[in-house]
Amino acid sequence: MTNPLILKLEQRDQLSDDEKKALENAIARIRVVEADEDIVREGDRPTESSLLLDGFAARYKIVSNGRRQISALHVPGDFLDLHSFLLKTMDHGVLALTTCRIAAVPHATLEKITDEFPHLTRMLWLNTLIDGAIHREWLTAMGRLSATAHMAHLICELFLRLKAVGRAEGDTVQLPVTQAELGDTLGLSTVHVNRVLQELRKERLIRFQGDALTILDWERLTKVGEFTSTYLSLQNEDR
Amino acid sequence: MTNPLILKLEQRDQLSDDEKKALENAIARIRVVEADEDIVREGDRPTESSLLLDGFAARYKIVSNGRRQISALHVPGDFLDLHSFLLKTMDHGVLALTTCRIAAVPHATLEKITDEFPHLTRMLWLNTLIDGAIHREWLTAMGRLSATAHMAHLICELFLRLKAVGRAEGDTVQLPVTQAELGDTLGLSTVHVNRVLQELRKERLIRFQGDALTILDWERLTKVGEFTSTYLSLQNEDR
DNA sequence: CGTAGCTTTGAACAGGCTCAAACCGAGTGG
DNA sequence: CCACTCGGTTTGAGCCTGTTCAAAGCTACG
Repeated sequence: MTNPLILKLEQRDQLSDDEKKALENAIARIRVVEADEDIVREGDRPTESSLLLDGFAARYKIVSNGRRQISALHVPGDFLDLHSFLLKTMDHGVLALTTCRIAAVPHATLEKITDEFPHLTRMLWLNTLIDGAIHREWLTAMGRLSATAHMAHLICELFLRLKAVGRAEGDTVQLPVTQAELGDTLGLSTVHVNRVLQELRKERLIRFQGDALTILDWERLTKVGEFTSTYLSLQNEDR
Repeated sequence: MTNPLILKLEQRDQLSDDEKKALENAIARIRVVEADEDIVREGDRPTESSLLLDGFAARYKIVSNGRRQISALHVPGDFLDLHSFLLKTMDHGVLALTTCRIAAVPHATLEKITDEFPHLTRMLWLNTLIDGAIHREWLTAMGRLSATAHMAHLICELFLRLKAVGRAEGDTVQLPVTQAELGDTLGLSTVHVNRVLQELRKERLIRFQGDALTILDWERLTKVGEFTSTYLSLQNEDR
């Protein structure tokens, strides 16, 4: 299967053959991390960045009373800690939500890319900028939307992101994420996540049984979640 | 006065004279924006990025019922929309909270920098990565801290960021931000912001009269806000 | 001296939380 | 093949943090 990162980047701009080759060659090794294991820990100073090839992962922080906040949910094609290339010290941990297949890209290789491939460098930079745009969107949803709207918003986003890397079958995606994990993502309690999901089901906006999430009414779901996809930068442009 | 962006970047890594000159030369013009005016609007496709030389600015989004969420507060030396260089379309507006002096850096010049100055490119990239780290921290504070802790956290952050660009006098900084704006930043109502500030004052953690914010007890304030500064990347390292 | 914008106060209300227990389904061992 | 266990989901009831609405108090400025 082709590298899902290339799939992701090519959706935003053309990549030359040399650039694609450079990306493929950047992968030093591939490893598998089991569900519920840490991929990177807060405070680590990685010498390579992890690219998620398969599976689901989450960035998270723990606060004093043991509560957890998830600041990013990752799907195949996402870099989990590309920012550690320049930030050096991890300000959060990264957790495997399912079994994950992960490609390691050495920081030394990334540095070489920035020396030799300006456009590819911009594309990697773009990748981290999209992370930032998602963070801003989450901040807005968290601060100013109701729990139900926030959940609807997250579902819209995940559906589009999964679709963009070819992980949707029609209106259905596999979303192997527990209600507790959703709660930690949205800043809600597990109990309330459950009630909110029931509401979305009752309104016939989604079906969500087991891991299978089906969008029943995209139109209304985006309306409830006040969702527009601009921030995901799904447009192909010269960058 | 020297360019506060250079001050900011030199705190994180050495810059060569050529790099500094390239940064200085990147400024095409300087303009002044009055308080409460938009610097960039959501949906805009800027051809230059705005560097804040003086004043305070905020990134914000408006949601359907007219409520506003501020996703970033900016101090001198911050790029307000460096990300528009690669994201192309603004996913949020940027507002001047006070009179702002702003340097315009054309995207064409940024592209040239990425072609010719790999290390400077990494430093600009780093700049956007720090924005992202702050977003994550805010997400955590918003989702999992009490209103009081969240406010304490924000105050700690702003104090350090202002200090880092030489805008602190001892334990005091000028923070010309209204309680309504703080509310939109923290995702709280203005009324509650007021009560939370009173609590921090009563606890003798801060003084905040007019625009002057004084830290009375840094130790306890960081404890209340569960604040550690790692995410601000204030360390000088090879990047 | 008046006004406009910001801060402060009070009181009722509500959205989401906590605690506790039941339920459910898939895998596991006897 | 059935009982058991474990992780996750669902339900109920009371509570608490932060909201809303409305009005009064400040303060800087013209």
